[in-house]
Amino acid sequence: MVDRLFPSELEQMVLLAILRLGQHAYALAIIRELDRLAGRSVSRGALYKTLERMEAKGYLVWSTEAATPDRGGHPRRLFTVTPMGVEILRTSRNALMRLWDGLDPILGERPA
Amino acid sequence: MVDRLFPSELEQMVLLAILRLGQHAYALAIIRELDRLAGRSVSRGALYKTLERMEAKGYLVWSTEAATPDRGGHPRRLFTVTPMGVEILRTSRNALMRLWDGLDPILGERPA
DNA sequence: GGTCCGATGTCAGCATTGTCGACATCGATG
DNA sequence: CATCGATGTCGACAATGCTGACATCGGACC
Repeated sequence: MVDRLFPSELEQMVLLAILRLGQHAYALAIIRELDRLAGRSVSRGALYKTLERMEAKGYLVWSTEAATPDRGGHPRRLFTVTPMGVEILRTSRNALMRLWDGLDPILGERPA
Repeated sequence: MVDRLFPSELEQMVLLAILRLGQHAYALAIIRELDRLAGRSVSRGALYKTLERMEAKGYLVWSTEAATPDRGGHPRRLFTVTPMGVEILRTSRNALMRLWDGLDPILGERPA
């Protein structure tokens, strides 16, 4: 397995969504967050595959929700980004910042 | 063929490098720019494949360099990002901006 | 109790994207 | 002519992304 320096497009967004959701980062919430904030729609299958791969790479870990499993079906899984996951997000963000730098005339002003 | 809303990780960086290089966006220069600014190394094979795919998608066009072909070998190709390419870059940047928003405490302050 | 529904998770298979390495072209240089 | 450097091409394979169908199980409804 190649040890990539940058997260893929989906990986990056999923990692960010998990960070944003904090204590509430379970799969379906991630899907809704991505859709809401980025207009990025992801099917459950695609998401779970990505989550598994990122777990294998050490970008995140998960725990099954213990408290209040009053919902039916499978127990819910809660995801957490590891320091390694945060690190790769930083690397990626810095690279993009540098590439974007100076291109505002073409890409439009940065919101905020 | 699925009509994706976002560029892939490599596509995005390549598109940005081309914009930065302006009149000088030929393959080897793109590789150097990506390495220099983003620390992203790409082999020629990988780059050409990506360029071909993006041309098929309408993100860019190219022209063979006419003036001063005093170099040996194949004629050099110059790449240009199309309005559609710029548009997808905007979409991507806006989505990331929103996902990053508020995460500075975790990801660190944004340089510039 | 039996049925159906909704929220979860799993999986096989295929499509797209990313990587590498070997090969080809051709002017310049020695 | 032999070699080198800058370019481009290609085939094969690895990694990533996507879809649809199936499985689980508590609640709501009758």
